[in-house]
Amino acid sequence: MVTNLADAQEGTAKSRRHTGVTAVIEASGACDAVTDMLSRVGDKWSMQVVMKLGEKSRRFNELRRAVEGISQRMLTRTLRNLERDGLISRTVTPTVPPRVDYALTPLGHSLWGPVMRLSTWVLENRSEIEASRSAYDTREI
Amino acid sequence: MVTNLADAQEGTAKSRRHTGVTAVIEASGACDAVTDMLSRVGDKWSMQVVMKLGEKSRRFNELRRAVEGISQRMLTRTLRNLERDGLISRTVTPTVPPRVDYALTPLGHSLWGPVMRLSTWVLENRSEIEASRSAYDTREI
DNA sequence: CTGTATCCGTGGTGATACTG
DNA sequence: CAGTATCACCACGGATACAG
Repeated sequence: MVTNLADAQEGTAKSRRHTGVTAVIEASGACDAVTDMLSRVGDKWSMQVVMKLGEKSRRFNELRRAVEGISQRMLTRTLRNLERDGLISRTVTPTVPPRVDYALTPLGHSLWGPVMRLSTWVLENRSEIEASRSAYDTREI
Repeated sequence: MVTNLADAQEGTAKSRRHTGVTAVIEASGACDAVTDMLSRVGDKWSMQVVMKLGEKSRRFNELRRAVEGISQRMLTRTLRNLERDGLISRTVTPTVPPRVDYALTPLGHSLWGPVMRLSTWVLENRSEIEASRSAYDTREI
């Protein structure tokens, strides 16, 4: 019996509320799509994997060591999600032991620019953010 | 008795793993900070609130109606997090009934650009992403 | 009007063990 | 080597009720 739905859905499609609506590219209708991809970008490991693959194509365990801190399970899930979105490609060489190479697709590469802008913003402003957090946390001890 | 830790922590500081390390702005050390802010940006409501406040300053319920779909609880939590990060300001006018105005800070405004680049990317590429997802989901029925 | 308190389901994440 | 299976923890988000 299945007690954990999250695990049961593992192999299936990720169901982040697709609107299905292709019309209305106007700010309101597309908001779902933007929020949706923002959470892909914002999840714990996706961008770290994309960054590492941005440098060069890598194999599974190579990536596992490169990302540091990621579990095998999470690496697999992250890779599958990115693959599903068309951001990375997965190439299997059926030898023994098997060899699987992951690489950024052109779409994946094109995401790199916008993400870097955001990263740059964070780097430039993180001391201000840290300061704000400290101030917020320490007032009214 | 407290049975739900998440709720118990509600009033306290958000503990998204601060490294505390202010050194090493090099790509590796700052990765945590970037991932951290990426998840703020990627959470379900933050950017929608920032967008709405980008248009103009708003009051609590005004915002509640503007965002659409957000619960009172989530709006409060989102606003508190954004305030803690220094992205929005909260101004209380102690009348009865109380009036609270929220507005973007300069820091909040500066985030708007990078986020828009990413949003634009999503809008430009979302059909390709949708197509990739469909292809992924329908193969090997 | 602007919140807080409480309860609860769902799902994201990690640890560990196992497989081809 | 590159995964899958299983279990368990707890954070996220919604519903509802209550308060200043």
